[in-house]
Amino acid sequence: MAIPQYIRIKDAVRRRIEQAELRPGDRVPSENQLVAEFGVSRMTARRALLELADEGLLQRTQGLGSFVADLRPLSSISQIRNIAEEIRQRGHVHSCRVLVLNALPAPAELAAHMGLAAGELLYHSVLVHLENALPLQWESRHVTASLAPDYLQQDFSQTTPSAYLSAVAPLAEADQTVEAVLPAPSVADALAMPGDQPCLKITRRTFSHRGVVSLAELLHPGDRYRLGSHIDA
Amino acid sequence: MAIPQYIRIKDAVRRRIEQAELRPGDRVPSENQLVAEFGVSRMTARRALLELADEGLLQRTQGLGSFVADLRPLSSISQIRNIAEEIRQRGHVHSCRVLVLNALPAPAELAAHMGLAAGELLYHSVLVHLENALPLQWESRHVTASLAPDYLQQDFSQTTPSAYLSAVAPLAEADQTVEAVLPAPSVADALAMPGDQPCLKITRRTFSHRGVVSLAELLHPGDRYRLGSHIDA
DNA sequence: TGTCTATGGTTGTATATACAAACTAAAATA
DNA sequence: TATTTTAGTTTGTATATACAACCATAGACA
Repeated sequence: MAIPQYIRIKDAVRRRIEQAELRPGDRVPSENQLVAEFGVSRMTARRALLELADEGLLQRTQGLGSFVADLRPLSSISQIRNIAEEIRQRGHVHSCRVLVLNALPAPAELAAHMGLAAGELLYHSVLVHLENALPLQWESRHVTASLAPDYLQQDFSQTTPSAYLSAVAPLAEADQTVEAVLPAPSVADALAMPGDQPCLKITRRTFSHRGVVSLAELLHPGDRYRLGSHIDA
Repeated sequence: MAIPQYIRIKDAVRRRIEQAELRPGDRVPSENQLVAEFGVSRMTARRALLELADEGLLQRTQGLGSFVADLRPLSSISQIRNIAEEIRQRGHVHSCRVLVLNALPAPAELAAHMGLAAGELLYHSVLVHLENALPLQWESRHVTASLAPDYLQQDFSQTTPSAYLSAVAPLAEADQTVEAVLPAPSVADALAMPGDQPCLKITRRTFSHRGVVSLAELLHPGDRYRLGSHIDA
């Protein structure tokens, strides 16, 4: 069973919405209609509709039916920063050292964090980005191999992973967390900083339409990097 | 059927987590154990666990079990959050200690940073916000006196500065930077954390239509706080 | 005409069952 | 001893069924 049935039903309904075949306010097929259409049990059809409702695409009312919700307002203030571009915009020289580049089966914890099956093939790269020869970012990235098959063949001293990935698996969405940590000794070493000084750590997951593309851990020396954002009320 | 069974099970599991009977990383009862304990079918017990996982309280892995997730809170980077509200939304108790509350003429550097004339009157407050009696944020704030004349009369153990300010000088926009720093000894002391552990530092300027309202420095213990954001492409 | 009552359709809750997939750990094997 | 196999547990997917709760409408009734 390659693709679960409920996923197939979700995709079918989502497509009808995205192609404007079903418009906001329209009623989508009821659970029983999907049962007839897809030849599944009601619980399976139900699951598809429930998950779509959970994603905000549908609005369900007991006794009435399921309806296409109003389109989500898009409000993205922050943006994904490409470290190389950022450095060049400052008029400085960006360079990059590749420390690790290999493949491995996904360990359980990582797989869970990325929403993958444990054991699925991952590529792993560890790089250090330098601004005018001074280390600015340590980047450890795990990439879903099936979504970026040529990852290991890239020359990351020329193209950044984020640039390559956005070419082969276009960015659909991303989430990230920011925290303050102490660097592991090897990281402090790679960043040419004392081990007792803080780092800004960004953990970023990027998604294409086909799933999680990569999970990156980005560490910056606390005294060389700041994140900025602007908010309009 | 007043209260659905799956809600009862969710509440029971949630209670054990909130009362620290189950701690982050611990395994929660399996679906079959809940079946035995509550006398329900597996699908019902399963639903309870799935919804808790959906809420971020649990982490489930096929073949392994369900585990209490890391409870470190996630705050949104892209919207101004009131720390008190944030804590209450987690169902925890917010309290606040006032360390400093006074007035001073703006020093040159600060005036420049706020876009004011040097010597203009500022109010200054230093507070510590606690979540369940554990310090979560050290807040040092300089306020343009002319835009919030009653600042010194506020009882900040009841209302947060940010809530008061947004009432008297509605927020038009804001900018902020995020960095990782080591806390000054007095700050580490106020936050009940070791002085050699990193802090997440947010420097935030808020603007009303009449100009810069306040400049705030917010410091969080690195191991108790994360900032999160989501980006749609 | 206006109100009340079925009636059918829809989602919500719940059970019982079956097999697949993934992980752990113990037992069997080389 | 080291490796492979096996068994057991746990979560994932899927079906079939039953009844409850809710809604709209058509039809019965006053």
